[in-house]
Amino acid sequence: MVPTSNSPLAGLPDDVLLNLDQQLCFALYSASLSMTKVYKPLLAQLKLTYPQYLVLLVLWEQDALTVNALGQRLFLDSGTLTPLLKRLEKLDFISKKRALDDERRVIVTLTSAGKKLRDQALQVPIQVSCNTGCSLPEMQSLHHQLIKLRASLGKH
Amino acid sequence: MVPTSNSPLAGLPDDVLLNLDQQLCFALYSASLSMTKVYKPLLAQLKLTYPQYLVLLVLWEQDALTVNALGQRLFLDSGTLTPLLKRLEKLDFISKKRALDDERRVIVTLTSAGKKLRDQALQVPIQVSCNTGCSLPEMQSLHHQLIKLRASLGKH
DNA sequence: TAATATTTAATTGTGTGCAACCATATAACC
DNA sequence: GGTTATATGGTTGCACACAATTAAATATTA
Repeated sequence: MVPTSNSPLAGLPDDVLLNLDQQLCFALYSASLSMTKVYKPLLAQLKLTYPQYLVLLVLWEQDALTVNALGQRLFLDSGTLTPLLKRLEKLDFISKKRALDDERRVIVTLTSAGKKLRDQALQVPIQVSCNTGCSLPEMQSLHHQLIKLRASLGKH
Repeated sequence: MVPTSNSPLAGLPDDVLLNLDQQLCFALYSASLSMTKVYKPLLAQLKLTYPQYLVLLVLWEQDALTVNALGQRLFLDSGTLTPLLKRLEKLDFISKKRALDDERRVIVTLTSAGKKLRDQALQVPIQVSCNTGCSLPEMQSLHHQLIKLRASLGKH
């Protein structure tokens, strides 16, 4: 249990503390779900779900990563990634093989179809940015604050 | 397909467009998951999951709502809420009954145990706010931007 | 009033997200 | 060499999220 005397919320009345529309967590949660809903139809054209798209973003930057390395980059664990990677493999966007030097590790590699998909994916962030209702500086400000928040939350 | 000539991202180079660490969507997604992870152990003490907690926040504000009304408030649909509400009913935090005037509607009502839980829940946002690493003005700024973003995304 | 449309919740199926546990492989130590 | 500890990925079980469909009740209209 953390001491709560230095809470930014200390002293606020009960009805404010538990008011849904004043919860940062809910604004975050519902905005994230709304964002995924905007991506969904765009990614469906590439036969991808949103988390699958994130995996490919990582691999397009750096190919041939272990499951663990992917998980660290995306803040996801193997229980999430293993079935997701199976589906990407079935779609022939990635392939998996054991590392030669350490057979516990599974190396995930893009197939040629997976590499080619990047060209189509370029349109996705462009399309989405038109739906955010934010200017570039607004997006950058929000982005910066979210990364700071994620870092703070991740320490606990 | 939306015209993309007025995209805030128009003209940016490929490697920036698809760079994971520059995606607002990923900052949002990963920050939201991090937030849920902070709530998880606190809510476990109340035998609640995070979405169940959100449902109770709504009911503590206004009791006796239909499934549809809960869904509108939380941006969730009945496919999510129906099984969730069953679990809350099994925990004896809510009860369900058909509306007398329109038997299609299911009215969700807090039980006495559900009402009592609010006292314990008051500590949850206090605890969490200590982990955000944000001051109250920072939290409010972020909160405001997220709600604006959610509204823009929801229109599409 | 009978037929049709609409509203509402439940159901089903797919795909995450994650904790807990397990199996295996490597490393470290004696 | 043999024992133990650690690292890594897989498996299982539970709980969302949501699209698509179904079923039932109500409202509307011909």
